[in-house]
Order: sequence, then C-alpha cells, then structure tokens
Amino acid sequence: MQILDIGEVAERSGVPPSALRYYEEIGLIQSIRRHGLRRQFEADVLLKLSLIELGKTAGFSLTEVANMFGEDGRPDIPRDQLRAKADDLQRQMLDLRLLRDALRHVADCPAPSHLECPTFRKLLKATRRRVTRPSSKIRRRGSSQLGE
Amino acid sequence: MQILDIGEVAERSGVPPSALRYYEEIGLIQSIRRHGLRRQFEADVLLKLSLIELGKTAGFSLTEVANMFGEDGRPDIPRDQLRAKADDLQRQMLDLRLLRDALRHVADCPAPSHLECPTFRKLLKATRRRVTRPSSKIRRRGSSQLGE
DNA sequence: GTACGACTTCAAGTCGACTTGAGGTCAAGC
DNA sequence: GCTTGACCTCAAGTCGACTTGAAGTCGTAC
Repeated sequence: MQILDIGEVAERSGVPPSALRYYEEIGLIQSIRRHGLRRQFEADVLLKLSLIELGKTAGFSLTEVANMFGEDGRPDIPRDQLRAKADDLQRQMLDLRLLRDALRHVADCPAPSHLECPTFRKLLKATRRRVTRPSSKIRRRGSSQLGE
Repeated sequence: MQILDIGEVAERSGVPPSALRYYEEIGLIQSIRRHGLRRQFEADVLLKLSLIELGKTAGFSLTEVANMFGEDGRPDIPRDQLRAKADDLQRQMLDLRLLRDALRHVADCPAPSHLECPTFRKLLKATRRRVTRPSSKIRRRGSSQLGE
C-alpha cells in the first residue's frame, strides 16, 4: 500500500498537520513509521479521515468517533447502541428541519414580532416537546456566518 | 404578563440558573427587575429559551442565535442571509442522513472490515465530496453515549 | 558541507459555554 | 429578630479540539 508523509496527508485530506499529530496522540489514527522525524502514513488513513470528518460533521466527539469505528472500520460497539445512535441522528434531523422552517418563516413573514405570529408559535411548540426531554445537542462552526 | 423568578424559569425551562445568568450577561435574555437580589423574568422568556435551545440543538453558537432572533424574535439579519442559513441546515441534514446510513450499515453489515465493503465505501465517497468543500460542522453532546 | 524547508517536540494558549467556589445578601417563616 | 435557603457577585476553572510558538532535527538540493 502507498505511503504518504504527513504533509501529503494534510494536503489531500485538508486536515492540518497539527491536527493529524493530535489525532495520533489520542490514538485516532496511526503513523506506520518515520522518515527522519517525519511521520508517514498508509494511504488508508485518508479514508479513515473522511470517516472522522463525517462523524464530526454529524456532531460526534472524537472519542465517540473512535469508539464507533475501531481498527480499520470495525465497530467495537454493540449493534443496538449503533442503532440507537442512528435514531439520535434521526431526531437531530428533525430538529434541523424545525429550525430550518423557523428560519425560512422568519425570512418571509412580515409580522413585526414573530413571537406573536401563530405559525411561528406553532413551530416553537413542536420544539418545546423535543427540548424538554433532551435528546441530542449539536454544535457547529464554519459556513455562512451570521454572528459577529 | 406573568412574572417568574429565576428559580422558576430554571425549573420550567430546564436551563440552570447559572446558565440563565450567563445568558443575561451576554444579552441573550433580559430580567425585568429584581426581588431583593433575585432576578425576575417575564413568562415570555420561556419561549425565548425554547428558541435558544432550538438554535443550539441545530448547531448554532449563542451569538448566532442572538443575531438570528433579536428583540422579541425580530431578526436583525437580511433575509437572504437567513435563507442561506436555512440552506446550510439543509446540507447539514444531508450529512446527518449520510452518517445515519453509515451507522445503520455498520450495525447490520456482517463484513469483517467495513473499509472493504463496497456499500460502505460508496457512502464514504459521497462524504468525501461534502467534506472537502467544508460547508458546515456540527458538534453535539448528551444522549445515547458511545464514548468514554 | 551547508543551507533550506518541512518537519519535530513540548508547553502554553484559545474559544465557547458554562460550572464551581468562596464569601455575601436578602425576604419569608417561625 | 434570627435562621434558612435561595439567590447574589466575581474570579477562576473545565472541556474538547485544536493552534501557536520556541527551539531543535533531518533529508535533500545545491
């Protein structure tokens, strides 16, 4: 299998070297040897990095990702836990849809105060039910910034 | 309108007092007065908190939420930015679906190494395209733990 | 054989969203 | 009028996921 040094892995995966070192440090990926001091990886690592990115994108912590897909993608986790996780994701998708609708509503509704708009309140009611029984939280970064 | 002290707000919303104080500090919510030292809020705040929770659940930072829904839910943000954000959410939902499918696959596929399973690789390929052009990252906490 | 540049280590810093802790205050109930 | 318990303030701590910086090490090209 092809061997890549860290710089190449960084470039191809878009993950900076410092992050790759960090991932190795916490055992998420392994370099197979050194060339001088320089870490070298099997090309395989690229796939694993996609997996990691996917997991992060979907809101998992690195330790969760690590547990989800053990050595070469084999999970160390009971199947029903995985399914539970999948169901969580399902729920998160519903939340996203809710917020998306709320946002679209806010973008289009001419009402002066949304808290008084019945449509909006209906959206929030739906939320309420989900939020009181906390199921899953998400945090994101990057992309079409609204803040600052 | 009904007045609640902080303890009651905390209890009804599930948001701890320390967090409520923090939210007030950063201007996300306002207490209308004090009873002694004790903060008091209009019942309205509960709706606003649902909104905040919804935003957080969907992966927004508090400042983003603050900007999305300003005073009493009126947005301070141009409509097309809101729509862009809604589209982001759409994309995030796709990511979630991808991961959900990957997870279900891992739960059900009997193959020894998923990295060699064609179905799985296909899922990852789809990911690759999304991940290289970073659009939105998510992080979550709570609920059906896999890690630790 | 030496300069270069890309790596290396290790410690410390950063950011968001809170929590924790110490020490203080206050309204209500007895 | 005193105790109680829930609040208060303010500073500092925490956690995850990195990044940054200083000081050092190599292989390669010239």
